[in-house]
Amino acid sequence: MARAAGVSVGTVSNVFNRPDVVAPETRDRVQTAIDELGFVRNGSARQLRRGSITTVGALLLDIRNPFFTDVARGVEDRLTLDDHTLMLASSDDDPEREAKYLRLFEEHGVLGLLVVPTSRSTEHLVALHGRGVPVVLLDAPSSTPGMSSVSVDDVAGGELAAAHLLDQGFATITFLNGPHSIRQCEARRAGVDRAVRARGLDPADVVHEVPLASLDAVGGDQTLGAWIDAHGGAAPEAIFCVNDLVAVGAQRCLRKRGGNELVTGTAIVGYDDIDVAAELAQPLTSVRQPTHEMGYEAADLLLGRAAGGPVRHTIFQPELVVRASSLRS
Amino acid sequence: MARAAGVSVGTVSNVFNRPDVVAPETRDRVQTAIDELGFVRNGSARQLRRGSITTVGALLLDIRNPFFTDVARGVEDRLTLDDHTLMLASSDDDPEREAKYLRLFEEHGVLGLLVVPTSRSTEHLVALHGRGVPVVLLDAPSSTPGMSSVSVDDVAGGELAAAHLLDQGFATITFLNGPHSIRQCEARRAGVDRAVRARGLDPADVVHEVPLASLDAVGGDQTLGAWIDAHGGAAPEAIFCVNDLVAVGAQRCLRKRGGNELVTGTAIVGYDDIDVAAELAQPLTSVRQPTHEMGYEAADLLLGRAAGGPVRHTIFQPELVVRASSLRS
DNA sequence: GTGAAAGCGCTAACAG
DNA sequence: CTGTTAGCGCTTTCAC
Repeated sequence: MARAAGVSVGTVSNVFNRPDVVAPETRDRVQTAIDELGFVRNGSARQLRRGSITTVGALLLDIRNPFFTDVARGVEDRLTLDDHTLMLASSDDDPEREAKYLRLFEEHGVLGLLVVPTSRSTEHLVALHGRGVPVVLLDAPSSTPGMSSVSVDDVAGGELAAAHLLDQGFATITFLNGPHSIRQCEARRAGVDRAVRARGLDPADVVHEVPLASLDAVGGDQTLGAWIDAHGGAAPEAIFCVNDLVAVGAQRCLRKRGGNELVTGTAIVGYDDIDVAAELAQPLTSVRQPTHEMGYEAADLLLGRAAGGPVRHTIFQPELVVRASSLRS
Repeated sequence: MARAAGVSVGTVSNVFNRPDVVAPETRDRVQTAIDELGFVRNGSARQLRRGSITTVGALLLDIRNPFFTDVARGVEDRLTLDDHTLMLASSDDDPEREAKYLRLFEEHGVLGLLVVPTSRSTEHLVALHGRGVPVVLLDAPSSTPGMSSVSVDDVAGGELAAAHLLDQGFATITFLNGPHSIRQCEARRAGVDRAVRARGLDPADVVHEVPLASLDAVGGDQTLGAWIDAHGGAAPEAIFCVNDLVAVGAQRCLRKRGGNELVTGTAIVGYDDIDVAAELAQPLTSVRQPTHEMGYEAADLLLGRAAGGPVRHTIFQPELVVRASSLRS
């Protein structure tokens, strides 16, 4: 900065960091210069010298999924309390992108990281955490000592959904699911099986799992469409979608193919209970996850850890919200 | 790093930055040490020394609005081509938060910034831009020399929506709008008025603007509810919502109060054409904005600017997508 | 092909 | 109260 403001660098630094220690008139003079020149301290140099920082990074799977943005909102709300800031990035469930962003966040010395891990490889995360960057897993339980986590019991969620459909009297469940390499997908499937077995049935007879091309509306639409084509144009009687976006896509598919009757005649259960679930053509039965609280809790754990607090694993319980889409017509 | 890997710092640096200049065996030895120690270069020091960086920052208004996340997606898709990375933050239309994040991004020396400005104060932005951080305005036209922008003709959008409702034969339009301090809100209102005048009518007679508490579903629900209460329980004949989330809230309000008949009996037009608009109970007529392209174009302009390219102002045209919600029943 | 050394801009300790 | 100064960890000449 124009040290030509008449003072030394140390004084300018003091004006920024300990204004009270500078004589009022000097402070004013410096401040004026700062304003006039639009001087902004170099964050890199600053951080290089100090080490600490107030930014928290969050790495989500998909920025367009309301589930994640709701969680992010919870994170922000907690961070704001302590005047910390949040930077988001989305990995798209691509381990390479994940690694890239983790490195980036680490290089920039974030205070800590909230991560929804891609697939299952938590190796980089463990390493990262070992290197002293506090990491809190989001939407995934942690098995690494010292690493806190916030998750939802996905097995229970899958069970809730399947039990509901079975209780409605459906004999089969078509499960539009993602790859089992994604923990949530695998766990929800396990829950489905548990519900089936609890009724003395065999999952092999009852559950027809169909792998999704992508975990969004387009994926749901296409995947269900292909299924219907492969089954002589008949739609499944009951569908469980691994998330609400997929369910929206499934409804879209049914509407395109058979109009509203087909939509109302097919039972659908989604997952996440996104904001618009209740407003859909067929109000969607869904498994609700406490998104905002998850984010809030995760941020809380992270700040706690960064301050030397305890490790904790919070597991939230999902909840079934029944609406018209799954009721026998 | 354990320079005790047997070499000097300079060599380690070379291994990272110009591997070809290091003897293969030395390189391997260093690489092994790097892997074993999980060494990560200090980004702050690195950037302090080099100046440049590959991260682009984007400051959006609301991370939970699909409009913005779709735009963000377009940004990411463009940045990925050049191997740049994106960091997001959301200002919540709070100038203070905006300023905070702008400073943060600047301090960390981002390559450039994509900003959806809050309210109208582009002052900090101009200053920032003047200081050499390329800024591209998103969803707002720029009047600052040297600053590119990507926006959509909101006046045309408002006109499209209002013209459609008037053409359907409605005599009045209830416009659930945000504060005019938000440029988009003001512009859409201007468009509405233009459509009204074009038909030889007086906006004062035709348009009833109701200010929203918040620009989301909760805001739409509450605001419309209050309006209905204030009008003896009667719903408006035709509603124009400043965005689709608000429209979803309006439908929710109508459903709560009068069931589906009330929803189907009230014309609603939204704005943004979010992904689920077609899947709602009343498929929503909406003004579509080319979100993905906007983001892509903005990122493209930014990278172009950063490389000394030209200033450009891209203005996209909105498009009306007619669905059941606005058709006379 | 590798090492030594000079800063990048800042903060914090210390002198004055 | 203010100035001086020593690094923070890295990249980058410049010798060797």
